[in-house]
Amino acid sequence: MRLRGWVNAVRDQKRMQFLILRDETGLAQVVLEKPDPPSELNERISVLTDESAVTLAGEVVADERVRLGGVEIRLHALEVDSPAEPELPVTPESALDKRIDWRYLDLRRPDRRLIFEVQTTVEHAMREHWRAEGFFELHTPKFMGSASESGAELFKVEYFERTAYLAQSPQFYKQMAMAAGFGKVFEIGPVFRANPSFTSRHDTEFTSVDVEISWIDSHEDVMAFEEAWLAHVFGVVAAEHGDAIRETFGVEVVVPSLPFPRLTIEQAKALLREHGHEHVPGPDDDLDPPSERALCAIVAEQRGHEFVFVTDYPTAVRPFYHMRYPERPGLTKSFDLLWRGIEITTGAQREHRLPVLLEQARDKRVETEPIQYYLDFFRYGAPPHGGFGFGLTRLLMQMLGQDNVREVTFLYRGPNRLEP
RNA sequence: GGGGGCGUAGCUCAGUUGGUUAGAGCGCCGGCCUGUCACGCCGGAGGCCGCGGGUUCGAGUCCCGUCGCUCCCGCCA
Repeated sequence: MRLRGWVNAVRDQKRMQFLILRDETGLAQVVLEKPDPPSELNERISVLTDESAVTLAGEVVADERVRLGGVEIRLHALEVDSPAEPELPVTPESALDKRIDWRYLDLRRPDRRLIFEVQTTVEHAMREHWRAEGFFELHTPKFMGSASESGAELFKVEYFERTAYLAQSPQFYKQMAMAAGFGKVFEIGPVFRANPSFTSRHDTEFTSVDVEISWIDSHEDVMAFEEAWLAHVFGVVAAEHGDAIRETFGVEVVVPSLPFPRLTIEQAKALLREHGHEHVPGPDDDLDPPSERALCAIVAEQRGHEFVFVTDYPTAVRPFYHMRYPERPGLTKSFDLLWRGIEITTGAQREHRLPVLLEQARDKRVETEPIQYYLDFFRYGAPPHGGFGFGLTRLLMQMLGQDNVREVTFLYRGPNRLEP
């Protein structure tokens, strides 16, 4: 049989040569006897370097002496497709930054490979659920003519004679799809944030999963969709990769029960105070990362659930387009979803009534002129709608017990990282 | 943007109160080895101790600056 892959190790002895070959499916032992004098094939094995790409032919033979599966390949022929230089610049123990410098070598490891197998399964399961629910897949532009929300966190790029901005969110465009009568939409795509963030969970370009749904009654409908969708995704991942994830990363993929726990942010802060959490943020403040971690720990303890929806954020920490409660105008019909201590989603019902939206824009001192095209969406009959943005890499990081989004990003982009 | 930590061999690290030729494991190169399987044994090469300045008889070690990386906070997904 013919095998193609990488040289994982060579054990070159006096009478016997062993070559451990690694391909996309795993490891296999290749064996060749070495007579005196050695054959030309023997010589070729003697000079093989680890990680060289090779094509070989041989006969598969069962042999109980072989610990690697009780099977080995008696070598007949070997071709070096591309030799690897001796002394690799990185090992699995190398620091993350150095491994990213040599990302393709790092990704040859089976455990790094599993990350992207899981990512593929996750995205496929997401699409399965969307398809079953009648969603449209959207591809919105990443060049924008004006700053959409804050402006401060946008990358400027030259665009012929003018300046364009890289989209930091498909927010406005997926809302346009609502005005277009698309009903339910999703997009998996890149977003760009010009924040100089130096943490384990931020990057300047990342894959965002966005959902928007029409004809909702409140943000509760959006949350109900999201939890059912995630339960499906987790069910598929647990079934397909649960064992491998446990063996490789030592973490359990727990399929969440429905409904997820829900707490208003006010209740969440009260709960934190009850449990003696220090530095609980004030009434107009968002939860800070230590509070989010503590809250998830409390919910896990009390309710046995890894997820928690936090709702009803004050307008001070939400954008102008989040719908407010008519009877409590200081609060928005919004939510975050926390999982295992970190924020993976922000969502809300959007304000679809133009006069109210304009009022809220004024209230938040948002300049309306550059976003006139957005405001126009609401002039000719916009359905009540809402949706959320979801961080794919944060999900994978938590799901696979990784301590940094860079581990689960094919090629990380950060404030000081544009290569490779 | 604010704060903490770290930069010593290809990789991961040790290096005492400042002291003479800067070490280990892995890897690499050479030799030996009857089936290895993290193969084993012997030998060898490999260092602008991130960079610049200062203190000192003497700096990997102390001080200042600088660059890089990293984590936390802010911002968010």
